[in-house]
Amino acid sequence: MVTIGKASEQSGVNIETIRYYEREGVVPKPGRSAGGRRLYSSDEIAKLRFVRRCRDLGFPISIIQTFLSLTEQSDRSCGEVKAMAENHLGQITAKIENLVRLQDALLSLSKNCDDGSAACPMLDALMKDGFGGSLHE
Amino acid sequence: MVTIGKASEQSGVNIETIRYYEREGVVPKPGRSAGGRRLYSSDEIAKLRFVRRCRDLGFPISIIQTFLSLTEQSDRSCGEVKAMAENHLGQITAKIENLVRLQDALLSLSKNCDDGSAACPMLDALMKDGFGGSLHE
DNA sequence: CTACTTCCTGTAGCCACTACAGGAGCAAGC
DNA sequence: GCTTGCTCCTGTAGTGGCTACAGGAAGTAG
Repeated sequence: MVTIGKASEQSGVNIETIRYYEREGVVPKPGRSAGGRRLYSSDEIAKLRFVRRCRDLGFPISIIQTFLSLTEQSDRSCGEVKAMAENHLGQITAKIENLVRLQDALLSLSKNCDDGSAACPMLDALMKDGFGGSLHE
Repeated sequence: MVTIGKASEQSGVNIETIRYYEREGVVPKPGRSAGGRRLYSSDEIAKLRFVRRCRDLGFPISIIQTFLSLTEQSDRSCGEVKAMAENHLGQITAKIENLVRLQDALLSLSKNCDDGSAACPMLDALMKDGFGGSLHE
């Protein structure tokens, strides 16, 4: 049993974030010492690490809560997990596509911009009426 | 001179967002009608459209404010704009790289997941100690 | 006993909006 | 003139996922 500082080190989750997760009910409330300090078991630390890894993978908290409740069951219902992961993958792919389009737009806009010139073609292009708003997802 | 609804249509900026921009000082406060309604000139609408386009390109509000003050000057100081655009491009590129790495990680995790199986290799992998936390930017 | 570190609670801030609630202005039809 | 229905007004609170305090208490080392 360790206090929050060590739990933070071992899980890679910031102290404030651990308390936030507890407030939000993402992870269960840990036990307390006589003096009122939170005490974490290695199981609870593993849970925090799991949450961090899922966050690193870009999963939203709501999905991670579902994951956590699925890991509680002996029957892990892999199909559900896979479906959620693939849904998430789709979102990531869409994000990448958007960003690439955005990258192209920015590149072509800034390409015309020569250092030292007085008027800026990029700002001009953004101010003019002709430029479409077709960058939405 | 048009009221906020038309200004929203013509600029592509949501009504609530226009009022938010005004509160935050992103765009100057427009004039008002006798009855207290906001009245927008075509110049002000152009400014809103400019802000939207920059937002579509992913620029944060703070940068857009700099852009707006630069467009006010006759000397557009293109070098500054280009530098900021390239900085932003770098950030987009970094984001794309991160997302692609994340995509790979998720793909390889969910690949092992067969529908209908009882235990989920993906959740298992995320719970185990060996899995590194090397997805951070 | 003192100094230092870690921890506690509670609240506010970040970004860029979005979503109300509750009321007022305004145009068209009767 | 009066009603209906639309647009607009202000002000506040919520979103997601934290992060950053302030002000105090607990624990530890010398």
